[in-house]
Amino acid sequence: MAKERDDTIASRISRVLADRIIRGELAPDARLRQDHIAEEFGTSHVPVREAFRRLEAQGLAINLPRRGVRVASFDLKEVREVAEMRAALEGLALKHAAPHLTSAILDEAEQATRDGDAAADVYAWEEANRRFHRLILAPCGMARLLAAIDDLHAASARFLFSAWQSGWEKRTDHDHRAILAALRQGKAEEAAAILQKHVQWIGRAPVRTPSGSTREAFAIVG
Amino acid sequence: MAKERDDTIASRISRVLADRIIRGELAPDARLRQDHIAEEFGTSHVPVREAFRRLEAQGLAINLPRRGVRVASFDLKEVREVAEMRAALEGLALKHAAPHLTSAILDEAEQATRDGDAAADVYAWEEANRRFHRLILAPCGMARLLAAIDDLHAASARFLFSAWQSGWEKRTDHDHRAILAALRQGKAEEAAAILQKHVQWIGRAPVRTPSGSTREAFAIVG
DNA sequence: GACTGAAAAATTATCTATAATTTGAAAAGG
DNA sequence: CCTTTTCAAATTATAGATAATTTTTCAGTC
Repeated sequence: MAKERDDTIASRISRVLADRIIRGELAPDARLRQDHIAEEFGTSHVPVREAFRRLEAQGLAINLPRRGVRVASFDLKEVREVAEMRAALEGLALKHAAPHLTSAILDEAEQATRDGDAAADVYAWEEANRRFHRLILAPCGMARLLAAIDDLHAASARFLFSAWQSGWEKRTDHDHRAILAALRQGKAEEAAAILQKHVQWIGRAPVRTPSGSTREAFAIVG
Repeated sequence: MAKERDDTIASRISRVLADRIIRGELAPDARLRQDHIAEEFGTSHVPVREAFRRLEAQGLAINLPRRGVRVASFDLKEVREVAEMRAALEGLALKHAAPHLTSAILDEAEQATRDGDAAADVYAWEEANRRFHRLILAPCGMARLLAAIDDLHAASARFLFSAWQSGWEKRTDHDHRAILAALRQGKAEEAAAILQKHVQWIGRAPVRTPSGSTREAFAIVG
């Protein structure tokens, strides 16, 4: 039986909570009450507190000592910030990954692009998009860089799900195809340049506010 | 009385341990035993475990479930990785900070450069160097970006202290002065380009190994 | 003498209990 | 009626206790 011993309760809790925050099930500024969560997971609050420290480090929650932990809020400024950080770091990663890319990997990445184009909802699209980026970047073999990029993708996904609560429309991702074409021709610098533009593309979507009116929401769509 | 209520025991412990790891008082792979540390700080091990999660996120420690926490080890590859990440992120930060830089800030940064040149040991140099970088980058106002850069500076400092255990020699930092000159002339792109080269400069130093022989160590010197 | 394996010691992960602080609601006053 | 004060309930932060696991020790064997 696959004993899940590489997994502490704390890490499991932090993964589940991160997922809820990203999907918007836990709204910005919502309080995370440690013994409520402990009760839900059937544990004491000690591992819950450890999970909180992890979420804090990922930028998904903020801790106000003695006043509790809240889901981090965000604004357009932070969306832009994450987009620019992704551009800088993914560009770097791609330059290092390019020499190690095989046509098998590029084929997989093309499949991820097709999956994204065919995605019926925003969740499926995000999964395929993230898969594409990971496939072409992972061969850089830079663990710290990839971990930083993963955290930025989590933030990106949160912005995206917050903006596109509903009404996802299919579209063909020309950027991904241009990146793959450049990589197949060995033009790493060109591919990196397209990627950097690509991840800075910020889309707009109308969102219904709790009060019933609509406002515009912004998210990274690459 | 300055009540230190914004400070949990966990955050204090994580700061002290981070400092020890950075200064090399805790060697790579050294075990961090939770109740030994708890006893030292006169606390229970609960806040110690929370501090561990923070150190993990900063890349200063690694956790092997049920087997304890160890000081993260590192190699030349990671030194290069951190240098490249710093180049990418500090370049980005400087482009955004440039429009907000005042001559007062640049004067302070010049003082930091002089302090670095005059530093008698590697610890004083590192402090002045970090101060220089923070001064010219902080006005970008991008909290997440600055936090990421801070963590990279912590890693850089660790590499540096590990390589230059002794034998620091004073030198004049021409890069810092060139960056300031470019910024004073409003040439932000040029300043960013120099900065990006600057932080990728990896120095070499002979280090005595525990066995008595010498090997070369590498560190970021910018 | 090196290797194996069982028992002991140390250590981690978690739970239960307690003290301290904050939040929220009800009562008192302007 | 709104503001302030007071007090109870909820919540956080930490301590102390316990179970489970790993590491170390040390004797026995090849």
